Amino acid sequence: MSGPTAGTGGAASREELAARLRGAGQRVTAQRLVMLEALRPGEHLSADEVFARVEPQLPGVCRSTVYRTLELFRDLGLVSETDLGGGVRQFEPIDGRHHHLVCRACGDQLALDDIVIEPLRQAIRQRHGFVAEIDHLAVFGLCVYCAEEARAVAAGDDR
Amino acid sequence: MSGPTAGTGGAASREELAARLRGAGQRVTAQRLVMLEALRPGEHLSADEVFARVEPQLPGVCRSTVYRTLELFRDLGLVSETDLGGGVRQFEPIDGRHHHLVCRACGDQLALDDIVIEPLRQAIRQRHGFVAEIDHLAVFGLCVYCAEEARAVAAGDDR
DNA sequence: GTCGCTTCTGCGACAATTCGCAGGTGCGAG
DNA sequence: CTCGCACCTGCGAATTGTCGCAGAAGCGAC
Repeated sequence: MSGPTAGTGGAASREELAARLRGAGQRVTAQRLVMLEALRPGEHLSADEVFARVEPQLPGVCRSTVYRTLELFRDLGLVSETDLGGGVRQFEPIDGRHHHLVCRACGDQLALDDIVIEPLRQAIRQRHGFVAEIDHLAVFGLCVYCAEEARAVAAGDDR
Repeated sequence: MSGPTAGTGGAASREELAARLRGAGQRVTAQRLVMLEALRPGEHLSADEVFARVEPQLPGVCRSTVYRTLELFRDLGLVSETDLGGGVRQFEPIDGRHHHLVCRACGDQLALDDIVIEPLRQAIRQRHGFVAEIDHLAVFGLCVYCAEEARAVAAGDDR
């Protein structure tokens, strides 16, 4: 994928990021601009994958910087950080909010629409005045099939 | 606390755990019994703290075992695993469900009652048949004060 | 009580993430 | 344009968490 990265093709432009950083009293650096462009909506990337992707353009960049910048972006609300349970955290630019249901038994993943989360956000807001940033939630549990199986086992039907 | 650990004093007794393990086709071992007793309701412990606590009673126990057993307990629904954002996961026996609101700006933590979460659990159940195990959720965001401050800054009131 | 199968555990290696520090650099002040 | 401070970055080391394997141990069968 070495095609022309061509122009301003992206949801978040360099200038938007620069403005965002300035507004937060942060500095605009090459590392941050490159890292922002390495992230594309709809892709879940591990910190290591981000590292691999930006390294060619940032000779000598180290993992610490990747982690720190990702953390910064997250605090700025630009990317979401999610633990899907595989020992590696996933990062993704926030485009549209979406969530996951992860089955603890079979590992299957289902998509969960943000509509289901919105009421929770509002309830928290009303009760505590707390502004919840739930952009990419992973809910663990049992899927329909595994839940039924577990129920059968619990009932003593051990086969 | 080297006092008499005296008898059956605890929410989960050894026998309950033994039965639970057997029911799930798991084996009852000394490590598991000791680890269960090391966890006390209301305390958030890191894996390392659990390790330190059980080591005196289990000479030669290693970290892998602690992690594996904690994972097992979690899958059995005995303990909850939560990332409070400090780079270390916290474990706690599930006594009553409770949750946390963690402010990204000032680090303050508020308690969140399970009543607020229950509707979400039901919505997920109805929509997807998925049984969500939300026992100890950490919701990140901005507390009342920091949210107001952020609003002021965003409005250009940069002081 | 003994045997044997299967599951657990300890161990060591490895991968993922965080931390402290010294030097480099953005950016506002003058 | 230059100066200087504070923030960023790269580096290396320390932590935290995961994995595969060989031996130990639990538990049901006999």
